[in-house]
Amino acid sequence: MSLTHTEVTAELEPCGAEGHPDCGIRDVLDRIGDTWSVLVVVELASGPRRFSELQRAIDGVSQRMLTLTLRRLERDGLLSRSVHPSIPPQVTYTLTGPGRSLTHLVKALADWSLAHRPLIADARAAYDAAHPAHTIR
Amino acid sequence: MSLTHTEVTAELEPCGAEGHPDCGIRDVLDRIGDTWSVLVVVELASGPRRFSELQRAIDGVSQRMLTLTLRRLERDGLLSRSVHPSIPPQVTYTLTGPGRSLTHLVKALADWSLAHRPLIADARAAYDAAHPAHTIR
DNA sequence: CAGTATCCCGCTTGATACTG
DNA sequence: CAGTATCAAGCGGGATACTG
Repeated sequence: MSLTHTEVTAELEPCGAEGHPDCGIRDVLDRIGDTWSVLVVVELASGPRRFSELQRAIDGVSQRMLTLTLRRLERDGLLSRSVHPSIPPQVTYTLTGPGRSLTHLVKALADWSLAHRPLIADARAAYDAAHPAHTIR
Repeated sequence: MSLTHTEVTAELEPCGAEGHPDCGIRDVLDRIGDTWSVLVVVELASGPRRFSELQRAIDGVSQRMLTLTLRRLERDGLLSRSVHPSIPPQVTYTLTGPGRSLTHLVKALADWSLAHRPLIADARAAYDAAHPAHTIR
């Protein structure tokens, strides 16, 4: 059942060109391509979290960026925000249906990355060795 | 065989946190999360292309950004650059094995986007209606 | 606790001009 | 044709301070 040595390239419609329909790729990337969105999704994949829990779980995120990221994901309907009125206030974030479906995509991203990381590292090392002091990087 | 109404969230290891291993998600996004890389990959998915063909196919890309994008993808071993010495010069770009495997990921991105675009559009409209003149957007 | 409000910096991108 | 070089702009993101 192996497809080794056959053409396994996915059939992708051309897009981004003038006459072609928008394939939607830029759409997703505009949504999750930023620094923090995926990390929030990953964290929420294992269950609802409070604001402070997210901030502790996601290393390096600032209060400002966590707020902005959560707002954007909420606006797109990928997570829901529920306020439990109390003192101090308590706010919980939960992935919605669409948000949970995103976790599969993120899983695919992570899998691909882990599978190809060594190869890419080697390729980089080779390139950098062959092109000393080049402008790229 | 349907899994409807069950938990279909992908099991994702927490990552980005302190004690946790790097799940690699940021890695992929740093590689293809930029404005032009995926579009180049999509275009090359249907076969080798010359520099000028890519520039015509990808609407809006500048000479500078196309060069930078191609160099980065080449450095990571996702495409190969072959120069046919002639006047005028002729340079062809081709996806490598790892590069072709990327097309599957990109396909998944496009599929997810197309499937959820209407829902997300509705969610946005609803949010914007409920939060008039908010800072987000 | 869970934000909002400012200020500011750097990196990515864009525009333009030049070349083997 | 396929680049490189240079300059300028815009936006994402960080640091800090303040509040219901």
